[in-house]
Amino acid sequence: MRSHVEPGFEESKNVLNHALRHNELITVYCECEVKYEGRAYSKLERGDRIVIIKPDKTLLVHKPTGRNPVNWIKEGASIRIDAQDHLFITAEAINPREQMIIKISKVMLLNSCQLSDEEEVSIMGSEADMARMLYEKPYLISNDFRPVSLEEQTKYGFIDVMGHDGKGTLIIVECKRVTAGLNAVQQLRRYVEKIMEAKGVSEVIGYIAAPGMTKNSKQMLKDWGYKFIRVEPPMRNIIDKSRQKKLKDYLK
Amino acid sequence: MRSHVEPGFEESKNVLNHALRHNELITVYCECEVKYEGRAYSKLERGDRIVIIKPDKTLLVHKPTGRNPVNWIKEGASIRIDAQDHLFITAEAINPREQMIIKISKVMLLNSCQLSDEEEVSIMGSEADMARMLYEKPYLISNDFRPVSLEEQTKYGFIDVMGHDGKGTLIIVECKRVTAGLNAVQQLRRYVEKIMEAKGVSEVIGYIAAPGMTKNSKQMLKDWGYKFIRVEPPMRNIIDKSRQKKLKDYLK
DNA sequence: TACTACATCTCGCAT
DNA sequence: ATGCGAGGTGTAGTA
Repeated sequence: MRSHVEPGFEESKNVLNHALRHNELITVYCECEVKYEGRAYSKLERGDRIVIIKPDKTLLVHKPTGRNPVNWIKEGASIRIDAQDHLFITAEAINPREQMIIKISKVMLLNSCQLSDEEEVSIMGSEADMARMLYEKPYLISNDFRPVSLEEQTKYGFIDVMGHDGKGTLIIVECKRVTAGLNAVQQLRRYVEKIMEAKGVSEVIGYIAAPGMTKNSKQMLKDWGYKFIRVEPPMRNIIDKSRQKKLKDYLK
Repeated sequence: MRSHVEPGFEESKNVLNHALRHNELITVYCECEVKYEGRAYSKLERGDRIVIIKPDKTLLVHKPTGRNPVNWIKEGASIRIDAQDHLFITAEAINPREQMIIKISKVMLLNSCQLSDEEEVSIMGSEADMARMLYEKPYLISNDFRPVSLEEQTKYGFIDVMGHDGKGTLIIVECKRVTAGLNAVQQLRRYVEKIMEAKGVSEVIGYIAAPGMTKNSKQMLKDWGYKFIRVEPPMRNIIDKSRQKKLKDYLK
């Protein structure tokens, strides 16, 4: 159930429609221009790109550079093919209403194939993993930190780790897996203020736990009386050069 | 300068190396598993995906669903191909140190082609466009708003629109092209406080200009004495259904 | 659905 | 290089 052609527009249209009906993953190497209207407006003049249509009707247009698609419509697009003096791929979405038109002047390669993928990626080293680590190793924050809750969605915000010290004073920890900036400090401030208000207490201790902080945010933290604890996210930089040689062993 | 093969691992390796040397854009439909170590750690068990290697040595692994790659290494990766009992694509980056290994158990399609694209996308309807609109149509904020500066990077932050009212009181406007949330209000607060401190004034008027605000952020805004002005970003929702029929005219 | 915050965010811009 | 914020952000999780 796969196809490779290098066709005229009418033939391309037929191949595309067949692949669309069969929910194949389609890639088109082509010369095209692209217009988008919806959440904004964009125009991309003629050049070589690849167009990807996924089985879930995600549509991507990729330039030959960069990680991100230059244009896209999210899953569930309704896609129409027209062959005239050019080959047109039109994608539409509702909520929000969006429209993309790809005007193809040359098809270099057209491929499609049925793909089956049941697996989901598992990731370690997220902020949640970091919060969990602090919950399990509270001494990383301070010797008398007693964590009570984890990743708690309160009315006042999503608090990474919460607990108290030996004297019962509330402690709120905001984790960042990368260098913390002004935003992180403001987030912490919001949580602390809201909790003080809600619990009717005058003192809450606030921590930023992160591998680092920017200069300004450190100043802000100091101004507002919060504290910074340097913590590396778990599983960071575990690359082991020695293992690279044993490629066969590497992937179990 | 294009190729299509459906080869064994050794042949695939040769084709890939040739394409890599010639900076072609490569797509591989394959059954594979993927391991990533670097800024985090991830593992993706065996399934069908497409692997894309761009001329700038961006590496993407896409599942059959979703807009984003499930695994990736940004431009400039050093890529190595190994053919053994499996076909391996190894990508490495430095700063930060990252490594990705794709272990391919089946190659369904392998394509490469030289692409030439000089054009960059142009977008209208950004936040900057919105700020510009408010600068040019200050009455959208209030009848006596006198804008003075636009998109100004101050020491205290990046202030979208700044000016004063008829009585000379400073006005700061924070624009959001989508529904404003808690973050937007805190941003505004930070700017207002910093400006008050810097100018030594006790009153600065703060505005959020956005198509909408979330409930909590509206409350926060009220609590802190700021104001909300409903403004749609320019070029929003200009899709004209009637034009769709005239496809040929649509793209100039 | 609305709201909130993370992300291997990416990307551009300014210092 | 670092800092900062936008993004057509996307995505997951929760009320």
